[in-house]
Amino acid sequence: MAREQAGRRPTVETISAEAGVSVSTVSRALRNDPRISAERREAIAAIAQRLGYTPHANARALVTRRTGIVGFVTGSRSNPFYPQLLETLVERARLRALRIMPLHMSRDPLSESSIQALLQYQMDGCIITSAELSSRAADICQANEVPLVMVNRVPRLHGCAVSCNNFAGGEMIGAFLAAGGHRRIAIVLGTPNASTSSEREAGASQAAARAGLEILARVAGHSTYAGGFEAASVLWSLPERPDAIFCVNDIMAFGMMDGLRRLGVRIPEDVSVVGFDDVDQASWGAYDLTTVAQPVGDMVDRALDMLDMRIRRPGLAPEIAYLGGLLKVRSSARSAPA
Amino acid sequence: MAREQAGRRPTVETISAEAGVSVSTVSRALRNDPRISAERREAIAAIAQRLGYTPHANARALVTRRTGIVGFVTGSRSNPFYPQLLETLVERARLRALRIMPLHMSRDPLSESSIQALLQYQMDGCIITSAELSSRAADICQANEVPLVMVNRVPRLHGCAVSCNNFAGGEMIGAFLAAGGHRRIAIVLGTPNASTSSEREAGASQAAARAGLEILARVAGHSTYAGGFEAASVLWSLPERPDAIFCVNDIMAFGMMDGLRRLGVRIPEDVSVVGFDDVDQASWGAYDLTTVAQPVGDMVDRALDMLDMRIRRPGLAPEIAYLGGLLKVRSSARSAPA
DNA sequence: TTGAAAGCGATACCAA
DNA sequence: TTGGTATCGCTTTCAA
Repeated sequence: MAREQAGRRPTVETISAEAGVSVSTVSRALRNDPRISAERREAIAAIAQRLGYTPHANARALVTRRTGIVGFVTGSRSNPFYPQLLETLVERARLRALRIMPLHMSRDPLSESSIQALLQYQMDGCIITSAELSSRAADICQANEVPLVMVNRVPRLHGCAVSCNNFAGGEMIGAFLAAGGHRRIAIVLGTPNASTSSEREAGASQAAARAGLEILARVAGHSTYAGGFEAASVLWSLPERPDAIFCVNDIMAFGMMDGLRRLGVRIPEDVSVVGFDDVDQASWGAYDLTTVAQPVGDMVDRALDMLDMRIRRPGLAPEIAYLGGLLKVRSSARSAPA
Repeated sequence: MAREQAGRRPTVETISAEAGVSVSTVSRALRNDPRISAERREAIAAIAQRLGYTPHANARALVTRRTGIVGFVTGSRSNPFYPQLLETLVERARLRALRIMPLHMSRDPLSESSIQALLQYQMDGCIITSAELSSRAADICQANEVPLVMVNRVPRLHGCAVSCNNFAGGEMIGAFLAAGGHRRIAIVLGTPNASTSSEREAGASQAAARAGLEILARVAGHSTYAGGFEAASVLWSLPERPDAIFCVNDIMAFGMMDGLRRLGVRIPEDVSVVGFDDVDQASWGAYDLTTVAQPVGDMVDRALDMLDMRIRRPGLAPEIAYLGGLLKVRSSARSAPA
């Protein structure tokens, strides 16, 4: 029975009283249940509109067991790729009536409270895109049957994943550098054990090998600006200097370019530098970085597709998608003469 | 009565059955209600632990009318200040058992569905930090009595706000440039009507005036990289060229520097460039930008304080806090000889 | 200190 | 097509 609650938001009950129908009917009408006659539905919609009614997601979630919330675990914004991914995700999710809740956004270890939130808020699914943090969160998801999609990360055992075709992207880079007449290619690796890093490196190495080139050196860059910056000194003090440097992601390439210039090295005259990701800064004048653009929009849509399907049909077999990247030729690397 | 639900997460009822006490007791024990005896509480905690119990936030929210969710409205990541703010916010909020839900993260107009989400999910509060979007969201919050704090934005009528002391920061910049012997200062403005932009500009102008200088020119930069880049040509084709350029935020300063260099202008030999924000890229080698660092961590904490208090005590009077910024002297501008 | 029971706001089953 | 009612998981009076 409806106790009149002053100053509270209207509920289905408020509407049902107003319309002189049951709450079931109101609920159905509001969700466009075909069983409700058109005129009644319109009448109810009008009342809802007039009252400024908005359904309470919590109450609904309690019975439907669907919250419409998707958790998101990511690395720090110090790699601009992550904010770009998040921004795209929030926007694309909205179009599917899904909301993103960032659980973690830093290099710190995943805190227990972040994990708890995933369960407490009964999130419908989770998207993970940080190499370091994935295992822990993945375990929790699996144990609690929360659909999970990894982005830019190969699932450990089984699970869903969407990723740029890193190997193919690496190959593009390798082939591009070889075609540009480079003979001494060095590679700066990212986060240790990250699949993105090793796949891109493998692709580039293979393409180089195909052109009869061996990789001159492989050094660590830790997927940070500082790592790339420091790698510059390391590579430039090698007995044989590289004529091309492939940083497996853009953020390291920026550090590399700044590090090299600090040493007086000219880019691309003395050495070509290429990256991977095509974040915003790659097209900035200071870098104008040749790189491989990840198809972020498509990746996000694909990830949401996978998630959506598994939210609807739990237990669906895991699936992995590789989406092709696009080589962006800019001025940080010498190209083959046209 | 507890119907045995296979494969479902344990609830207070599961625990109550296991412990042989009522659900009320379980609920109280789990929340450390002092009325429950220590031994009983421990026993219940142990069972909860063993069962892997986690409270359902939705169910709890339904009765307590508190969700622990704070909405966040922000501009696009193309200004790196926003991701930095978000990252800090997520982390600091976690420490207070609050979760952040991004409602909007782009330059697009605020969509109706984003607004709806604020109400549907019964968010406890909202933090807004985009100049363009604030009015709309602020109205909704006010109408629905959702506590709101604006960050880096002066509230229109009344409302809470936390902001860097933009005027003082602008003054630091103006004084610094004057002390460095600059005589012809130009200012690149950001988003039209944004308080941050006009306050910083006013501060710098005033400090310049105090040093007997008039601002040479004021041009639009739209708070984007491209805007800064284009402003470079505008300023450099002025009959009298500036010897210092203050971009009211870093993102425009990056565009400015790249634009100037494109024109063959040397920084800081030909012209000094300074910014405001101290985003990550400001310390990158390519820019090494002199700027004012916003105290992001403190700002976020302060904003959460304000929100927290108003969630607890609705109707608390609005409050505004200005936090001091810190001048970061780097090499993009000539300094006064020591 | 503990328990029984009434909600919170919505959905969904079962009848009519 | 519609209504009555149980239910989702938890908190919170009100009694004991």
